[in-house]
Amino acid sequence: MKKKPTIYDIASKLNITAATVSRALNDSELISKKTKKMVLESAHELSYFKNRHALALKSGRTNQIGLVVPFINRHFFSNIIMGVEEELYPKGYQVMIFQSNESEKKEQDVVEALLKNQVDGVLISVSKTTRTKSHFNKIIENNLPLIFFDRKVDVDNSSSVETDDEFGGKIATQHLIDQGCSQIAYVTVDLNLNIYKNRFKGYKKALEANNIDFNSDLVFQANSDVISGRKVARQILSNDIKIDSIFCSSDYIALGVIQELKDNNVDIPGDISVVGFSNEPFTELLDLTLTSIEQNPYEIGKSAARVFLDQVNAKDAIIEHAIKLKPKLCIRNSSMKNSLKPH
Amino acid sequence: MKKKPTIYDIASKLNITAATVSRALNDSELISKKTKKMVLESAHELSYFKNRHALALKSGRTNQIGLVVPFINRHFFSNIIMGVEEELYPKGYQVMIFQSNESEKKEQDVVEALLKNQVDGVLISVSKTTRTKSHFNKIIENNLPLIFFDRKVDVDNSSSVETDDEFGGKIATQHLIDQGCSQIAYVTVDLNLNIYKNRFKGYKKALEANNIDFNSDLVFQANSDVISGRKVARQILSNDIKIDSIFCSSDYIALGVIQELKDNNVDIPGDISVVGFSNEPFTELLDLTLTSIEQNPYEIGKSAARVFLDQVNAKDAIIEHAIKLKPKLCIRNSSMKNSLKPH
DNA sequence: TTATATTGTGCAATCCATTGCATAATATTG
DNA sequence: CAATATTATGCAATGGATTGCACAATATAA
Repeated sequence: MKKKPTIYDIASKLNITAATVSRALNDSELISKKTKKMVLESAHELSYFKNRHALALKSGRTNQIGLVVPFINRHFFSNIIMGVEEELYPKGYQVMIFQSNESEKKEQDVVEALLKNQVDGVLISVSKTTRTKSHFNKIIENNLPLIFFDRKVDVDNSSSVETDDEFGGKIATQHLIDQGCSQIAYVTVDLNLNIYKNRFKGYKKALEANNIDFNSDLVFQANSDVISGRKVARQILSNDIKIDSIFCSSDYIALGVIQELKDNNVDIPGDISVVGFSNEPFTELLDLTLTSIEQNPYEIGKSAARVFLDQVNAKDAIIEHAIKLKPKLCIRNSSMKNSLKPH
Repeated sequence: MKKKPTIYDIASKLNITAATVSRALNDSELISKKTKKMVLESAHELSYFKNRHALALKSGRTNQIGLVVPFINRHFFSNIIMGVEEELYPKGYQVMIFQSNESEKKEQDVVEALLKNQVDGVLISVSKTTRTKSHFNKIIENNLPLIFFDRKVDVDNSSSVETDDEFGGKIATQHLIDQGCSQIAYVTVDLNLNIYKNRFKGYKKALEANNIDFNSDLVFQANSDVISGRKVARQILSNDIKIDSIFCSSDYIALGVIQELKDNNVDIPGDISVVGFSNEPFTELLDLTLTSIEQNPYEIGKSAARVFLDQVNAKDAIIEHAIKLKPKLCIRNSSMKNSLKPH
């Protein structure tokens, strides 16, 4: 197990001091071109590279950032991670990925761990169960860039990158209206969460813009899963609620709705059009492909990473970004009334 | 921005030296109980914690391990990551996640980066395009545990954790036979890859065990995607090949097959039963749920992590593990001939 | 009580790179 | 050529924790 070369090895080989080598490697203008060249060649020859930990110890900066997501094995979040890495890796940053498991306690622990690691910044999507924010303030107190993505909390001097959920809700609803629908049911998840609140807002705005009266009887509450979707559909059928379409704020709900409706011989989209939200991978794999709203997590990740870079490069200046990315409507068969369906 | 406390802060507060503090914190038997207690209390009071980078610099060990996957946003791999983290996080290890993007060059770069980081070990699922192994040897030369998971390469002193693909191929085929099938088509992906080679082997073994002649006309080659699956199905239909079932070595292929067969009014599973491989999340979301083989990536991750722990704790002793985890058959509607289907 | 053993602490070097200050080497100017 | 300005390098401390060796403090035995 050969030892890794250090600047001292280069120095002694060239009969100069480590200080000179260090300056040469950092392209200091104090060092003559001749010496720089010697050092660089020698470094390459020994396949020398700087010891990250020595650097971190000396400078307090690690070139590592902390990335916290509720779960890594979700299509949405893993694609965000992809985006972040894509943007930060070329700049020499390493991304330390952590999961909060939607637990506030774990989230606090993880932030603690990140601070111990002396990361240069934190990108985080807040756990659903988080109610306090002292752990976020700690990050700010340490003078580190803090960027929320997808789910944010109000913290001074932090930035955020989100989907424009209201816009998403609006275009989904507008799409249904464009298909001739007017009795549009809406299925929401926990309205305490901003993302759902905003989707709902978009739904109402679209109705309003088209002079369709909002009818609270058409609004249903569910969890974000297939079973809940089925339940809602059953409720609609058994109460004989008259609708021509359903906009679900989750693809899983939409799938449950479709399954239940089909089981009851309702024609989709003929009788009822269905639209989901998030554009989960399965939406295009179904027999009846599902119209949905694409949030482009990859771009969210890239954007959050860019905000981070902005903040570190700004040094003292406090920059607060609040970015909203427009989601995109992906039209598929579940919503296309009276028209040729793509195969 | 307050400075982080060090052992020197504790030392001066207690009028002792940093050496004593260090020993006390490490519970050295050289230190009196009284002093230990003082130090521990003081450390807690200042909310002191060790500086990872100072430790790494001194010891050469970082308590970080490198985890390399082709893509992080795949259900299979992200669940492996979950397993690894679950096992290693409580032991004080941090997991640095990297992607190779199925590129040999990127994989080499990533391994290089890991070595620069002085990780304490590497867990890797080899990129499909990797043909050389000098980067793996470098890991071994650095005396670091190297554990392959899912996809391995033959490297001395390394360990591996894999799915028992042959077993998976066997139980899938046996299941079809148990349903009364005997004309079982097989769709494989690149036979140069071990995982597919072994699944194929399992298929043949099962046939043999049931005295069914292997018929190479029933073996098809495809890429692991829906389109390829459709193509295979079309080929079977247009050539009027007589089969009663198809075992696809990928769920995506199976899905394509199902779609094409349905489009041609073939009854599944009545006329033809279909089985996939990998138990992708979508398999249970389909109208016709897909029977598949669950590889339990979470367990693969945990197992790989445990092997790593074994290796680091073994110090000098060279331990080579070669673990094969049994996959599990998940029976769903696509394969259940003549029987009650689960709803 | 003195000599010896035992136990608890301190000193200082080490891991590797950076950087303020001092100084040597060279170039410029009078 | 002497004197000053430039330029290039070296010295040594720093960041935080560890550890071999020396030594002080205490306990035990004679």
